[in-house]
Amino acid sequence: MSIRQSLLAILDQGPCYGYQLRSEFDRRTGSTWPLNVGQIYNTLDRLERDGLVEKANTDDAGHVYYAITDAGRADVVRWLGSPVVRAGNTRDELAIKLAIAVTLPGVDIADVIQVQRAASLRVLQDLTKAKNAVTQPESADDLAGLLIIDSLIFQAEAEVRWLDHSESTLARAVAAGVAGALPLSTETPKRGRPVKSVEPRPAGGER
Amino acid sequence: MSIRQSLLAILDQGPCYGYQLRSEFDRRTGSTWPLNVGQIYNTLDRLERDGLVEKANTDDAGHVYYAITDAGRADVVRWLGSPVVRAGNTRDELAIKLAIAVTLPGVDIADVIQVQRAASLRVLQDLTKAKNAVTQPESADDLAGLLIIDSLIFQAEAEVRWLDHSESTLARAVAAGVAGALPLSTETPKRGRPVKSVEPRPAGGER
DNA sequence: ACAGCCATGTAACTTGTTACATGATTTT
DNA sequence: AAAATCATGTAACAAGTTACATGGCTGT
Repeated sequence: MSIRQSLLAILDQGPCYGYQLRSEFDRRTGSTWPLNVGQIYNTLDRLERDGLVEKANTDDAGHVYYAITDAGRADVVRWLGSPVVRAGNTRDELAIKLAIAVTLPGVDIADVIQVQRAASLRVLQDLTKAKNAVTQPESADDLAGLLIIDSLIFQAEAEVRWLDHSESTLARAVAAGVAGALPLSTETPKRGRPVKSVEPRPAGGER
Repeated sequence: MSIRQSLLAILDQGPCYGYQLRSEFDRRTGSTWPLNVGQIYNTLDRLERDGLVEKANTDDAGHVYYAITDAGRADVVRWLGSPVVRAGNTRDELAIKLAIAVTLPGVDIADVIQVQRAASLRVLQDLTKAKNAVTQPESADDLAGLLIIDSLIFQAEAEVRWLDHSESTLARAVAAGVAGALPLSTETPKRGRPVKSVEPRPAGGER
């Protein structure tokens, strides 16, 4: 959703053609996640389909310009005015992986964590290096690039911290005798309406 | 990719039928991101298509069991043995949004940040409440649920910290006279091979 | 001439997501 | 009988990703 919204927001500044949109996007995001050109045209088609942009003129050079519509402008305002919600919506791949891994028999969780930690740390170091290489921001796109690097750094730091925290949590759990493996639920759930349980577990609650 | 891999990993413990896989997944992830049932069957079809699982027996109750294949087992091992890389791969929606917003004219960045900050803080508080409501973990799935909540908390904290950091970075930039808006690149890039530039900007580098 | 970028576009694909149809079973 | 859950499955779609075809332009 972010690419779509980003392109729309850029188009809010004035009509653009596809290739131009890519360079504008790359420039504004510090070329951290370069965009495949083909994707621009797909996205433009879909934006047009949804009535958020429309084909404008084609100039002598053959550039096909797209212009934002009123509905598109409204969408940009809504986007900028409402927060991004991640928890609750976006599934966190790493969290899921570790959570699943904990419930798996024959998996060395400590090892999984260490491998991840090493990788995250390496990423963090690369990011720090990249940040140090950045000169004082002179323009808004320099600033944007800096923001993105910072974001990745903050996230990577949190990741490492969480991994450390998880490691000790797990060590404590093992010491407390909580098993590291969870077998498949043996009792097949009965069909039909289940007996009203005292335990307030929301759904699928057999254990 | 995480759902697919998670289901495969669960199937590594033994054959399961679709509905069962959902409850297993939900149980192991603390029901944080409940899974739509239909998705299970889609995913199973695709896993079967890729040769990672195969249809096993169907029991008297009509449960259609799927079993993991050797290729599937290898895939699980590979998954658990290799780290998840986020930065570089996954695009961060919030970071992109803010980076784009900084380069947009007529956008009150401080306001965007504040709206986001309030929302993130609310999420953080809800998560903290949820964590406090968790009793001492007794089983591996309790532990997994705790890990996930912790992960979300660490991330949300990092998000708030980054927002604060960005706010002051931007304030400093404004004080230093770096404009808050970035117009569309006026000079249309010439077609054909560009002049060999001294500046080592990787791509699309006009400004 | 050729290399290499600028530029548009299409097709095929991935995972994820939801709405819906269908029916069995069991409790109220 | 009604309601709710268990259970399987299909169809359509969204957003993102990539490979490819095509051609124009320009500097070497």
